[in-house]
Amino acid sequence: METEKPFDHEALCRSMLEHNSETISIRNPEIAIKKLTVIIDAALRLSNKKGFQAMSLRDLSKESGVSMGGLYAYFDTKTTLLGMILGEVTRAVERELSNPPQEVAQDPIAHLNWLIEHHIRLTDKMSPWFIFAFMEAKSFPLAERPIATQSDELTERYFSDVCARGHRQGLLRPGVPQILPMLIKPLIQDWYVKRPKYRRRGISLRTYILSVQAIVMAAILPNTEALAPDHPEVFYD
Amino acid sequence: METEKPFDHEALCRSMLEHNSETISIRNPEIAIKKLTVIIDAALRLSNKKGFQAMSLRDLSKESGVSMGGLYAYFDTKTTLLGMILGEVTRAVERELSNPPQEVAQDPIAHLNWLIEHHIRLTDKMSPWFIFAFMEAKSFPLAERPIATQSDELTERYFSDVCARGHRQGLLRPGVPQILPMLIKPLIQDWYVKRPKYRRRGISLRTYILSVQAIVMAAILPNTEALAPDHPEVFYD
DNA sequence: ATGTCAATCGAGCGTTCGCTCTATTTTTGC
DNA sequence: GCAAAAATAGAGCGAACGCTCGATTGACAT
Repeated sequence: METEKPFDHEALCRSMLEHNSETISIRNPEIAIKKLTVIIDAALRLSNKKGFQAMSLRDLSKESGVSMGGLYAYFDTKTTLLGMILGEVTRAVERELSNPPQEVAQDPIAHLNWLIEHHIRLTDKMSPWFIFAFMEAKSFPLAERPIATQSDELTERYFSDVCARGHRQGLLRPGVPQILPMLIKPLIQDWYVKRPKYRRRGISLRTYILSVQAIVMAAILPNTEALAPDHPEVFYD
Repeated sequence: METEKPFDHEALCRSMLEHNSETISIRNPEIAIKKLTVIIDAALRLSNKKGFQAMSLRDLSKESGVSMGGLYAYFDTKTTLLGMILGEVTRAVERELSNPPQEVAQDPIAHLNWLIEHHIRLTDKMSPWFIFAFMEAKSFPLAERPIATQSDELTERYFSDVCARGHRQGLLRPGVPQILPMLIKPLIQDWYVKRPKYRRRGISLRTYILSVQAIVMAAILPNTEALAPDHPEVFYD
């Protein structure tokens, strides 16, 4: 059984509070974190159901149990609320993926597999957040659009760097498509974007991770033996 | 140079008119098609810039040059307009991908490569439509949500069927991930979803198609020689 | 008890939304 | 050339929007 509860929701809101202290007018941090958690929780629930634009602040007020005025103690604009959530997603990616264990960091192939596994696990634990980021990044006003896309670019840089390193060390087969690092992200995203589909077909998180790793390895390794044959449940029959 | 003009925009709107004749109150088909083309063109432009929800009908009126009352001669509800566009995307996929040439249909591997190539080319020619479908399918009211997701499911069935056929004929390596057919769609989508990125890096449509085919082939074929080595521009150095 | 200030509330403001409806212009059939 | 019909325009309607702000409550130091 995979985790069902949201990932350390309160800790994320604590970080959120720290990074937005100037727009949040509540003094008492304990109160602020608790209430922020309730608000963000409701915001993710409503947004992922009907879209951020379609979620009115009256909806959010009713769903969270916080009054209109109360909401505006935590953000000065609906767009600010959007940005707060997106920013927290970016921070989570950076926190979880920028420091691989040392034994992994030395081997580009192991590093790549580690990135794939931990990125998928992170998005699984924080799936409402990532679904939100995936769906709503575009509705950010053009002026501040970079904030919305920086998480995407950060992820891709991780994959590009490790592929380039593997290539330099001669570990990759000649003829690996140049754009492969760009395509790992969409492979990973499908887990949370189309999660109901995978649940319906009884595909576990573990199976998904192994499958994505297998596909990427098949694309970059010189021989095909590297396809994890010790996990038979991943494959046909 | 790739095609820059939208793909037979008027023909798509003609089909649209035929399939929505009961909600369109204009009698003269010539007038209807011409004006519908203008309206849909403007709707795609605005939606893909700010999102469908954020596009007001006054925006659409101004951008298309058609008055408020005029717009409502072509749809009775904003949601109907959304559905008209999504329906046309589904029809295009079905029309273009359901009839492969006979020599291709007999060989599952060739068929799969044909599907990948033609799906990417179709989404390239109709990119504003597919971007729209990708971004706005979720904002369809829950009651009629199936209309929004059926294009996705149709595409996946094409890939699943041909993979299953290849597997039955023993053409695939044992150990091909069961979920591979589901992951081809996201690989294909990245071309139009993140099109500016690929343009910025000078990656051509042809290169993209060959790369996706190479990745999929590497994942399913018994040996790796099948990686198109006769297209050196696809690969690292 | 009382004064202080942080926290909370929700009615109200101005604006914009989706949509309608009548008046007007353009096209058509004879 | 002129009714009848089709096509178009845009002001107007009620509702809902993002957001504000004065009133009210609660917690705590003195």
